This record gives sequence, C-alpha cells and structure tokens, in this order.
Amino acid sequence: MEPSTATAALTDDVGFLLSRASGNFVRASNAALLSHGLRVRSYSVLLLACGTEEGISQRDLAAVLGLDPSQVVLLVDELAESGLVERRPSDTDRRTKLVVATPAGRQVRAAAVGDVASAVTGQLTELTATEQFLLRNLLSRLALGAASLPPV
Amino acid sequence: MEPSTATAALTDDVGFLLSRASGNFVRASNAALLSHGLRVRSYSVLLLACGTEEGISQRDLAAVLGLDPSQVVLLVDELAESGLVERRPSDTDRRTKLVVATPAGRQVRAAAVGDVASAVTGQLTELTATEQFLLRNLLSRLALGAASLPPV
DNA sequence: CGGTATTGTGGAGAGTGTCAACGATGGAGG
DNA sequence: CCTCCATCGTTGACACTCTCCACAATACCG
Repeated sequence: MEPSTATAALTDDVGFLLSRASGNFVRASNAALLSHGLRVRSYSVLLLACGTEEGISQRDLAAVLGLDPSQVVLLVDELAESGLVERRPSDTDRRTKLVVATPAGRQVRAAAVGDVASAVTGQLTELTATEQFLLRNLLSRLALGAASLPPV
Repeated sequence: MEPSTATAALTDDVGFLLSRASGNFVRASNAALLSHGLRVRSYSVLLLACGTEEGISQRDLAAVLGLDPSQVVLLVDELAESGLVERRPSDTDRRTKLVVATPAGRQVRAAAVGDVASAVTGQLTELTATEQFLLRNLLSRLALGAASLPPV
C-alpha cells in the first residue's frame, strides 16, 4: 500500500516544490527590481513603509516579514541611504523608530510595482485565474498559519 | 477596478507567501533532520542517491535539485565523509562520478524519512487531504514548469 | 526607586546562490 | 592521428541570508 516510501520522489515533496517555486519567484522579482535599484527584501520593506502614513516600527517590520530585527536594520539603512524612507522618532515611545516612505520612495514603489507584478504573472502563466486564487488561499494558510507555531 | 495596486498588501503577494511557506518547511525539516546529522540539502542528495542502484551523476543531481554543480560537490563531500554515499567512477565516461548510497546511507534515510514526513504533515495540518493534493499539483507546475525558462 | 522587558543596533558564524576559472575527459572534424 | 570545442567535477571568490548573542537606551511594573 505504501511503496512510495521506497521511491519517494523528490518532485512529490511539498517542501521541495515550495523551495523551488519560491526560488523562481525571488529570482524573477529580483530581475524585475534590478533596474529600480531594489531587491525583493528592500522592496518588501518599502511596500510596508508606503502602506501607512505615520510609519511602521522596525520591530513590526521584522514581525510581518518574518525576519530577524537585525536584518531590518540593514534594509532600512540601505533604503534610507537611497532616500526612499526615513526613520522618524515615535512621539509615544522614544525607543521605536517609525519607518516612513519619502515622496521619492513612493515614486520608486509606484514605478516598480508594475514590473514586479508582470514578473509574478509571468511565473503564474501555467495556472488559470481560478488556480491562482486558490493557490494564494492555500499558501496564505500555510505561510501565516504555521508561521509562529513553536515546535512545543 | 484595480485599487489593489495602491494598497497591495504583502500578504496577498504569491511570491512573499511562497517564501514564507518555504522557509517554514525548511526550518521544520531541518529540525527533524537534526538528530540524523542531516540538513534539507544533504537529505535531498541522499534521497536521490538512494533512488537508483547504479548511482546518479553529480551533474544530474545539480539539475534535479536546481543547484549549482559546485554546491553538489560540497554536499556529496559531506555525505561521503559520513559514509552515507560514495563516488563511483562511471564505466562509460571517466569524467562523471556516480553518487551511490551506501548501506549505511540507506539505513539513515530509512530512519529519517519518517521524521521528515511528520514534520511536513505537521506543517500541512491547516489543509485538508484534497487541498494538499491540489497544492502539490499547483506547486509542481510552478516549480518545474517555469524552472528552466530563461527570461528570453 | 529598582528590576525586568522591549527596541534598535552591531557583530560573529554558518548556510546559500552565483559566477569564473581550471584540469581531465569526451567527441567531432580536418 | 591531431586539434578544437564541449562537458564533468572541482576550487575559489563574492554577496546575500539566517540565526544567534550582546549591548545601550528606553519603557514598564512593583
């Protein structure tokens, strides 16, 4: 009944497929962002910074992106040096620094979002619109549901 | 019709979800493989080496895994040092070295495959059996379909 | 006021992706 | 046969990523 364990093909492993697909998307997105001077990581930070008017703390950035706070420091440093975001002190907590997008940052984002979208859709050409919607649904439950589950 | 571009939530981005989900699976699998002295990468190589009797060339390993051949060298080195695989010269091409699993390698794989499976299913608890099958289907078309497609 | 937790920051170490070059071998063509 | 080119494994380099530890400044709680 279970001879598959003997010949467990790697191409049937969800983890392997996830890894491959993720790598394809990252590569395609990075290529699309190259001309904008961004990479996937910094682009994500820029997106989140553009998402609010008053800014987002670096701790929240790390939590949403699933990154270590020390990585966020470097990403914000890079974006700040390019003048796309700036660190604004919070008026309620002097520890937190709110990352807000500058007008230049919003402009770059507006210019890049189309290229990224076309790169993503280029990867999704194999799937119908319904399948894409379904995939997004399944992935969001996988990515966010089990994200913060400690082993025990 | 398209106000989503203005508020394009990161949690709706397929690439971001893929990256997060993939990271979760890799982390869980690595944790499961820790007691077996393996990691996801070396485990994949061991799986493929166990898949054939006569062995698999390192070039084929790299192609199947989507890795650079130089990475395969280190992975095979590591497995060979642990005595789980060995490099056997091909009798048809003296350049290629066929990676074959040793009895010890097959034993380790047999012991590890269960732990990896439970780690994977632990990540998939959010999905029904039908959804898991569907996800595998969609991902395989994403991962393998656009894998080797050069941009132009 | 004093102890503890949180936020941002810096640094170390391992793992990974990508690329260039090289020796050894195989294959095709003169 | 000999020469040119492609392929396989290998090494090295470089940048990026992940994970952890430590620290100063600040907030919060008793």
